[in-house]
Amino acid sequence: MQRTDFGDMACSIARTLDVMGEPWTPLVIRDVFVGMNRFEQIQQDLGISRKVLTERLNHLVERGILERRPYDNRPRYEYHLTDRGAELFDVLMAMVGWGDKWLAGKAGPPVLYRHRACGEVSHVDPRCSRCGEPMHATDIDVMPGPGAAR
Amino acid sequence: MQRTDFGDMACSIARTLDVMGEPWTPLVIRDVFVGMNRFEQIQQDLGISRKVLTERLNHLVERGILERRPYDNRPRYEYHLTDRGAELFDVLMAMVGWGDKWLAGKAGPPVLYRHRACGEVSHVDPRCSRCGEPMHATDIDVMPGPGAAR
DNA sequence: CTAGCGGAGTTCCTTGAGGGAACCCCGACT
DNA sequence: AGTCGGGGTTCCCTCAAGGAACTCCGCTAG
Repeated sequence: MQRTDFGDMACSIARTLDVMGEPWTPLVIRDVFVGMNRFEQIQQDLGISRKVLTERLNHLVERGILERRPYDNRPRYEYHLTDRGAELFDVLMAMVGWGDKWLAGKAGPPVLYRHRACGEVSHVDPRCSRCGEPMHATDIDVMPGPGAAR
Repeated sequence: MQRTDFGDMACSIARTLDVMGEPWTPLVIRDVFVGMNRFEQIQQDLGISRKVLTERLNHLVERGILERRPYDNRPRYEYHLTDRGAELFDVLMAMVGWGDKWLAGKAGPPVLYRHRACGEVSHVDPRCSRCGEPMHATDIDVMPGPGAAR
């Protein structure tokens, strides 16, 4: 398919896609996050082809999103999120927020997320890191930054 | 390639991916957001194949993310974000946050985002919609919701 | 000791999506 | 009448996703 490489673009969206933008990858990260750490579990849960799963897991390990740990003295491995991997989950939570709002229908959200700090079922609310007010597309101006392209 | 359909899964991440998970789609949305509303502009900016761009634009219009507007009495069209499309940008901002933090390197972020409400260059901070405290992967418990699978 | 099992891949074949270039349509200008 | 330019459509080629079969290798049961 000779897919275009997004990693070289001067855009953090493109670069992030280079890490987690391939089909299945976000779902693999979700599975690992909810405690499905082994190859067979993930493969059966998603119904993904074993070949593609191997590829995705290796890619994520290479990029430092997942860590591969032996869990037996047999050659058995578990995959766990690294710190940067866990932070990627912020992106998935944003997807959950949008999907719950626009695609869940009247059945309601398929999965609930409880915020441990306050104990409430909740969702993420993107806020400005400076002033703490809501920060959405319509509240934003875009400007070139220091790492902008040549 | 007979890609698996994510839209039917009982998971808001998968459903959101069904809308914006294909290659190029997030970058198309970004381009439209920053004011590149026409086919030729987007095609040249991204270097995407015209065929794929047509497909992606149609898909996004069908899903109600983009709106196709004539802008001349010639057959010319512009694409604009709908409300639900603009809200999808929350997901892209989460990608920007992660990419800026982990992939920008010492050159710094390629693009800056200014929060119009406070005037500061900033980034999004995911917070709990209930208590307002930070909400990350490590602060969350996952539970089945009303729309869970069969 | 051999047979079988189960986790974790690897190999191989088929199908179809992405890349890329060429082509088409159509209203407007010259 | 000819050309331009936006917005696609068509065609061919390559390579990635699906899916099934196969491999490897330590453990365990007979």
